[in-house]
Order: sequence, then C-alpha cells, then structure tokens
Amino acid sequence: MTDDQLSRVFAALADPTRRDMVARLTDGDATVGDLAAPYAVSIQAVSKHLKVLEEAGLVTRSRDAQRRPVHLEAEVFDLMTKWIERYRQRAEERFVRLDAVLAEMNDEQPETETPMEGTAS
Amino acid sequence: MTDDQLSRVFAALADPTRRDMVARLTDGDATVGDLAAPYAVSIQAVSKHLKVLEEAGLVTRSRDAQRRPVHLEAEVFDLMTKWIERYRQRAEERFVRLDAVLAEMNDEQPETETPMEGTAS
DNA sequence: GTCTCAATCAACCGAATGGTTGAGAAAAGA
DNA sequence: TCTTTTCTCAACCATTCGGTTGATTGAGAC
Repeated sequence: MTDDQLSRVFAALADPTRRDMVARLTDGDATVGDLAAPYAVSIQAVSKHLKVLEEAGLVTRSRDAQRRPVHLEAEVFDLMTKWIERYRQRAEERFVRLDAVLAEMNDEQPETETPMEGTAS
Repeated sequence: MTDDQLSRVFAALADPTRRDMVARLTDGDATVGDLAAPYAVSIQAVSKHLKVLEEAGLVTRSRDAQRRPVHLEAEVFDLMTKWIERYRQRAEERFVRLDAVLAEMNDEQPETETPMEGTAS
C-alpha cells in the first residue's frame, strides 16, 4: 500500500492521535515519553505512531543519552499544500467557467443535458 | 478509526487511485464507468473508492437515468488547508525564532577575520 | 560489574482496507 | 414484456493497522 511519499503523509495524518502529536510538536521537540503522556495507550503504541510519522518524513529523531528527541519537519507540509492547492484551483477555475456558461445559457433554452466529460489523465 | 471528517478526508486521499480520481474530477463531473476506465480494477472496486470519497465529503453523486454522475466538492479542501497551514505556521514561527537566535550569534562574527568568541562549535 | 530509565523489537489479536466474484436493483430501449 | 446498461450490494479473501504484552537494547547511575 501507499508507496509514494504523498500517500504516506496523508495516511500518517489520517489518525487523530498522530495529528495531535504533530500539533504538539509545533511547540518544540519532545521525547517519546513526553509525547505519550496525554494518551491512554502504551508507550509502544506511541512508538509505532512515531515510526509512521518518521517514514512519512514528518518527523526526525536524534539521540540524547537514553532519550530520542522527536523533531517536526515542516517542509513536508508543502508537499500536501502543493497537491491540494493545485486541484482546488483547477476545481475553482472550472466553477468560475461553469458560472459564466450558465449565465450565458440563461439567454438560450434551458432544456439541454448537462455535459459529462471524463477520462483525461 | 477515522471518526471525524478531517481523518476521513486524509484517509481518503492516502490512496493514489482516489487521489487520481479527484484530480480527474477537476476536469468536470464523470460517471463511475468513465472514472473506472483507466484503472486495472473492477468497477465494483471503483464504486467502493467513490463511497470512501463521498463519506469524506470530497464528492457528491446525483442521478441521471442509469448513470450516477460524480461531482467534486472543493470546499472540503479548505478543511485540510486550514489544518496544515495552522501547524505549518506555528512550526515556521518557531523556526524563525531559532533563526533569529542563530543570526544574533552570527552577528558577533562579521565577514572580517573571526575574532574567536568563546562559542563552542 | 548491577540497576534503572527510555525506547524499540517481536509476536499476537481484532478490526478495517482494498481487492475479487456473483447477484440484484433501477432506468431506458427493443 | 424482455434486454441492456449502469451501478450497488453481499460475501469472501489477503493484507494492513492500531492496539496489547513480554523481552531486549542502549546509555547513564550506583
């Protein structure tokens, strides 16, 4: 499943616990124990969540004695933002065009069928 | 899992096939058959994908004879963009603050010969 | 050395996911 | 009516996911 990075990032953020971790990491780096504290799950479960976030490129981990501080990598957000904005813009452009078409159609007959395009990859 | 809408949206877009469907829907509405054409999976599988996208609020489906045209709902993108931008900004603010601290440290070492302040490397 | 702390690895479990095939529903056309 | 087209529903299957407990590693502290 989910071979490319974009898939991994979206999948990582599909979990509320992992989203909350990312949110809290914007306050600064934290250890696994710190991150695990608020949640009602084992520290092993949190460690697994962090592995998912790490493989998505959302966090990195270094070493400080026994601790493994977790650091948020914000650049990956751009990957998502780019994808989202690209298609949101396209959708909005089409909406604007459709709007113009509809306004134009008001002068003509309102009986024609709605066009159904597709397969343009 | 995936109780709230944000989770459902992220989860829906974690699949490359579903992302491609969304991308193609920015060209305009399409039928299930149209959408299924490029993929090497059954039409039932595509129907399932569409159900996921629909439950995430990313698409809506109407009816036109036997066909069920699929329409992209771009507003849901805002939900993601808001979340992403919020935490990206927080992360970047923190980065900028760190940047300022580093810049301040560098001020003590202008482009002239390094005056050997006591700063450890 | 031994002990403790912080975190991961390993095995397991139940539920969800993405795919399949087969049957059926809904609407138009013959 | 019967047929065709379009799509969904219902089982079923293999894999993944999020969680658990138990064992183990890594790095101080004693």
